[in-house]
Amino acid sequence: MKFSKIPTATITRLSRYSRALEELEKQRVNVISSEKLARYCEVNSAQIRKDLAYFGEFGVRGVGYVIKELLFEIKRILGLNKVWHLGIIGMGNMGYALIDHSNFPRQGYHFVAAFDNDPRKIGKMLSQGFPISPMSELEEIALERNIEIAVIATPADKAQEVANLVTRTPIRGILNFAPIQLHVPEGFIVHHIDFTVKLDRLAYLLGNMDAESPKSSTMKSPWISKHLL
Amino acid sequence: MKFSKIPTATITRLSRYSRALEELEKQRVNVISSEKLARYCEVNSAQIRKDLAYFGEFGVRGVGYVIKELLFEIKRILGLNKVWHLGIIGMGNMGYALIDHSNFPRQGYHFVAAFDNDPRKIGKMLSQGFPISPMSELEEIALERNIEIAVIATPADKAQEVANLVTRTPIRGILNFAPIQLHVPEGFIVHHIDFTVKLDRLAYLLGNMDAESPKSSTMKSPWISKHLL
DNA sequence: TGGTGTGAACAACTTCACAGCG
DNA sequence: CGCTGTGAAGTTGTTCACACCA
Repeated sequence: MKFSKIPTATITRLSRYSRALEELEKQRVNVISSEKLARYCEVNSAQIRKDLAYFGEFGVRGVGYVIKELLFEIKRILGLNKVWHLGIIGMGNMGYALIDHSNFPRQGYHFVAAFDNDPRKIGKMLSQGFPISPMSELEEIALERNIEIAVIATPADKAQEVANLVTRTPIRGILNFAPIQLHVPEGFIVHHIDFTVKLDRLAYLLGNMDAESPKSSTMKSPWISKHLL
Repeated sequence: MKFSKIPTATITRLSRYSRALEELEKQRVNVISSEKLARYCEVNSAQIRKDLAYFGEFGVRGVGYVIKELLFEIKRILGLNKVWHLGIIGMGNMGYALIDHSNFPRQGYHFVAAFDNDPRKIGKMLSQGFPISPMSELEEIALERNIEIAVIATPADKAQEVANLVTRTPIRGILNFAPIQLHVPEGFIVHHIDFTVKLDRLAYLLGNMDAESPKSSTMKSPWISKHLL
């Protein structure tokens, strides 16, 4: 293992490897080679080995990777060997969909609070065991329940205002679902999930499908078989 | 304009420029320089000029870009000068959140059908003016209403099965919200929106915040002023 | 004068190819 | 023998710097 800058893309891929490994673990597979994992994740096998090499040597030469061990290591690298406390802001359809999304708790992400400014929603008890709170209580509750990541699911025109409020709490990370570019001071980390950006790419590729090369970025290697192992 | 391969990242950024330009248009701004737009989008100004140069010369030297014109051109490039027909599959919380998401129609994306296999949901009329249909009608309705993009919002364990069905229709694009890697034959384009991948990146960055360089990938340049213009 | 458009330099990321080890 | 780990080569994407033009 050499010490060097870790590409953002590597971190993204680690997440994907982690999903794939969980899938394989469920199927009672014990060991996998970079080649097979690569085919599953549709990446280059050297890429996987390089990505892992940033953090250590987790494989067995001539054999491959022990899935249980590799999964543990990847989760440790990503910081998923702890529970993360999330607070959601904006309890519209999207807010409900996110808070109920069963995949979050499975990965160690726990919603511990929900906020909205609609008087009809405030006080409503959620199945998670806490009620919807007014925005005015954001700071207090953030401290109290140790919220680490704010998930913004408000309409676009409220999102920047909400982000400003978040920056006055100890929360340092924001996952933004509102379709607007948020601006925050240095020291905060914002990630943006914009559905229409993805749709735009899809539209672009569909519109230019036959025009040029028939390969799209998501289809570097064709899918071969459902049973890799 | 030179003819060459267009980076995927360029297409992604065009979407972001387009959002920013719409915002600026709303604020009755007529012209903007690459420098100012760059600050707004938190990218390098040369990047913007390069991105646009792949497709033509849209600026006025010494002045900048006429927002109305540039927006028109970007939308044309992305293939948004038409209405795209979407069908949603899986009408849980996420399905409802997506179909009601007001930003889609604004960008030319129209849901024209919804599918689910839950007998309690089938037949239910949606505010969009069509009912939830059973999956068995996917092919027929896809043809009839000319669905071009399928949005998959089913649980993870149903998503691959659904994707297989989609590949038997004329639909060529899939936007997948299920937290699983989908595999489709060549000729189809799948894009994946995985919330936990984004959260993982957030977790990684938050966990390593003070450790090394204080800059994160999302914060290349600090935000300076709310009034750029 | 001021800002675009662009070749050239640079930086980042990916893939190849193979040494080395279990 | 097979598969990892990794230097080196190759590819792709980004930034600089300035000619050129309204």
